Amino acid sequence: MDSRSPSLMAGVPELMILRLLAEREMYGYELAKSIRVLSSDTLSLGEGVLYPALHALETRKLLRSRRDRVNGRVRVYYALAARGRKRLESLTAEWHRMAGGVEAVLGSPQHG
Amino acid sequence: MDSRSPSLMAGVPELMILRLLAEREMYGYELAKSIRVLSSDTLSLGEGVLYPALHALETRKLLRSRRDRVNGRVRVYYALAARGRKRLESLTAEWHRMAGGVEAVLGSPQHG
DNA sequence: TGCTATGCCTCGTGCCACAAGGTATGGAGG
DNA sequence: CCTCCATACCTTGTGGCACGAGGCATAGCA
Repeated sequence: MDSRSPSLMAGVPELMILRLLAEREMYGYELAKSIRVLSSDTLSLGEGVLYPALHALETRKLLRSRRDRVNGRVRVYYALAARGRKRLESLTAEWHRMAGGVEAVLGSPQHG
Repeated sequence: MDSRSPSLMAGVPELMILRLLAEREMYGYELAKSIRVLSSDTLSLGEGVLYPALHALETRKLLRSRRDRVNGRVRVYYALAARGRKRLESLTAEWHRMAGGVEAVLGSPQHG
């Protein structure tokens, strides 16, 4: 019933990925789990969001990737490139700006 | 250079509109201005976002509209319907949840 | 022999922000 | 009178992007 949700998630996957990779190299599955854990299950990136995002980020040269085989399973490790670090800074700033604006409107007159 | 911005604005226009109309009846142009002022120019809804959003919200019965003529100019005043108020509550909750999750990830280990 | 967890991937759908463009009135200044 | 700006509404097209559903393969456990 009125499940129409505008998602509110636009740009968030990119921001979360860049932020985590700023700490250390990680692979896709690991990223997805980390985001769930760190956000206390508030955020959850489906694989249909995560992998295309990673590929796009690499195409745009914000990430570099490296394939590795662990216990017979293939993992693709991603690391932040220089451009990715800059992008993280500007995206983070933009996020705080925007979130601040939203909070300002949400908590304005409060009751006429 | 790399102007590719994932917008981060998804769902925000709907939330802002519902929030302002919870205070009082307003017309489109007035809504756009109020959002700019309240957010200290951080948020700005273009008309290409605002008007389609208002029409969609009315179609979904979250808003009611009323036409009025003031100083020879036509204004369309919008008011929050009951469903709109409920929607505002759930969207606001969802916003806080999501924003909290993002902040949690942004400010996690901080340096390994 | 399943089942679950791990680990990667793609395709299709549809929402929605955004820019650009269009119409019209009223008032102020040259 | 004509121009410019603010007010006030609108639509159309484009493209980004989240999301669900689906598919493939290996390892380990019951």
